[in-house]
Amino acid sequence: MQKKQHKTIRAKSVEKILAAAQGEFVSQGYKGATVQSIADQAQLPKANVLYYFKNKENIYHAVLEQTLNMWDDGIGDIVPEDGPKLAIEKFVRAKITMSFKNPQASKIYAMEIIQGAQHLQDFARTYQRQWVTEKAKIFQHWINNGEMQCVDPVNLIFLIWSTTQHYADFDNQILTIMGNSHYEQNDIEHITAFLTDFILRGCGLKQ
Amino acid sequence: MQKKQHKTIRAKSVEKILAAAQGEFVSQGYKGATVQSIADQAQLPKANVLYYFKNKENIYHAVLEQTLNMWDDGIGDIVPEDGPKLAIEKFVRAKITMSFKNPQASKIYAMEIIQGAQHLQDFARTYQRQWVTEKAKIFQHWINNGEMQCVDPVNLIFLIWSTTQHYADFDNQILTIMGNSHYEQNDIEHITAFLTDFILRGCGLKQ
DNA sequence: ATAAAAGTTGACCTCGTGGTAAGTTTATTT
DNA sequence: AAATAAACTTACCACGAGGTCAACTTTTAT
Repeated sequence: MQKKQHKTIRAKSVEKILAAAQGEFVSQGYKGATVQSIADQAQLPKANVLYYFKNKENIYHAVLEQTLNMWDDGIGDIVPEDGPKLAIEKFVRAKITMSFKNPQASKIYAMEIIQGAQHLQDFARTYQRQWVTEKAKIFQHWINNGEMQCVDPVNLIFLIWSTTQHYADFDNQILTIMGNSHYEQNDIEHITAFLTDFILRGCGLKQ
Repeated sequence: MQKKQHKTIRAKSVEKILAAAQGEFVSQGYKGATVQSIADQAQLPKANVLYYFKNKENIYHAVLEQTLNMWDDGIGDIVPEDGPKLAIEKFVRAKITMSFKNPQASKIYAMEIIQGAQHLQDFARTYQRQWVTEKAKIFQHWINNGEMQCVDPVNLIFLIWSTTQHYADFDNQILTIMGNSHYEQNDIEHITAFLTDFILRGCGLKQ
């Protein structure tokens, strides 16, 4: 109770709106999402939503920003000291955890990229580019030292991204095929084991 | 000239509309796509588009159906006779080829799944489920025979799907990071080699 | 206690878009 | 050549959704 009072009304409303907006944008797409529906899910009148965010685009931007921040925070870093095996294990685990913890964020991001990243700022793109080239260098170093198989580092990163995000983005398809309605803790552990195992072996770091 | 005259006017118009619609639905989403814009890109008046397809949803359904058919046709089959190595090679190659040949189709399908497969018929989902369990059995057979590493077949299929489709769905991101505006033949071959190599090694079928 | 700031809301306006109606032109059949 | 069907087109309508506004209430600072 006390804790909540510390939050300003603004912060609480904004939080509710963003949570509602995230779901709405995922299921309906940018244009398909309506401010009214976001308002309903947030249990606020439409005009109130528009009081906190001037317009629909601002809501979407806020959701995107939130998503990108989460991506940054949750991503386990790849550092030379860890060596290839530990680094890859950590990274894969971090990505999978994020995928299962907040699939919506992954979906928002995926849709944005698929549609051509129309709303994504330039800085977000160049930032990623730098991140990839930086980490690729570390992998290349390990390869040169003979610490891991000679696999293209950039494509390795893409492979890890795609395989880990897949379970969030395509959860619908996967759950249908697995015959479940949602992921159990079991599934998550099994998938994590499968992916780390497979990727390590692909990098020549196992058996 | 003669060839074109064989096609009825209807067939030609429908083709133009579907091609235009595919691009429009990818870049704008279902709700964001406008019949007017589809008509413009197809170089037809809006009313003419609605003459061939009763309404927008029908256009989308037609695009989806076309996409699913392509998915079916292009998919290299996995048969026991090939053995694990050849089968996986063939399958990966087939999927990559499709991804680079028609990325739009992959994107449409991806967005549909991400958004919850609201427009996808039940039969399409159960069909996939059957396909996966059937092919998983073949993999399991090879594993039991000691022809390949013990990796979970279903997740292996997911991994192949995700890695191959990734290059189509996220081409925007990937090209930005690679610093190109589009894929060259070189890139495609390099990616194909990387993926087949990595996946085969992951399955214990190399070195 | 009082003023200012922040929050809340129903009513309203405008514009874009899906879809229709009704008619004209072009192709096909007999 | 006439008649029938297919293809095409213009003008229009209805409606949903984004966004504004002004009145009102609550909260916060002095």
